Amino acid sequence: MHTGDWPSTVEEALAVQERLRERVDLTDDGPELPPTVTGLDVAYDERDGFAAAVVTLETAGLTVVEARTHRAEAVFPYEPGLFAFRELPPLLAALERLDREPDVLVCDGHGLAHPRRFGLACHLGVLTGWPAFGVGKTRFVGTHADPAPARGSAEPLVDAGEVVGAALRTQDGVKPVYVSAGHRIDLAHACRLTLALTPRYRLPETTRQADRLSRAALR
DNA sequence: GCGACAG
DNA sequence: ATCTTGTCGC
Repeated sequence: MHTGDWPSTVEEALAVQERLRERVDLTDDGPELPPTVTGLDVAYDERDGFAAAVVTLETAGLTVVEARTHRAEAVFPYEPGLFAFRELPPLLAALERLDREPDVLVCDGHGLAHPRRFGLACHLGVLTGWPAFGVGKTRFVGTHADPAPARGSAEPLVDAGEVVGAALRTQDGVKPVYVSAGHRIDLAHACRLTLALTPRYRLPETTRQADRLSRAALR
């Protein structure tokens, strides 16, 4: 993998982010539900090493089509707002090992729901060219009303006067997840797809599978 | 000035 | 992210 031109300071990362942000494409010409969905996640060890995992599922039955992992050392510290510079290298390496090209990437983090509107999902989408969106477990930016208790209820996530995502209830009476568009997919489709991926649990089956696999790859 | 701050 | 026991509920 190429990590030679990878930013090593906060200033450099901010500059890269600002440049790539202009390449985000928010149009959505994809189908209501893509044939497959690819989830990504990273697990860390007690030091600076981690394992990235990507898992492609058939959207209809949520069965595994393909799964790949990649182990690496961290090349960038965790910095709120610059999260992608830490996890992107191993994730891209794992993605390159897939035989089948993803239809859409489901990221463990945010897309537009980011201080500069360029979270991990946007970054991943721009670099790969594939549709991508984010499903975060906790809020990063913005405020929202509490969604109704029923699964499927949602409230807009607003930051600085603009809707950057949605707080979506994926299970009755359970804390909502934060969905935001990343690249080549709109918020409505991202929310519908997220609901298709959460028939039983709060988090998408894609991230659950990728989380499981990345932890296993760590040992 | 005082918190908040994806994973 | 990760460190961790018990506990409540289906």
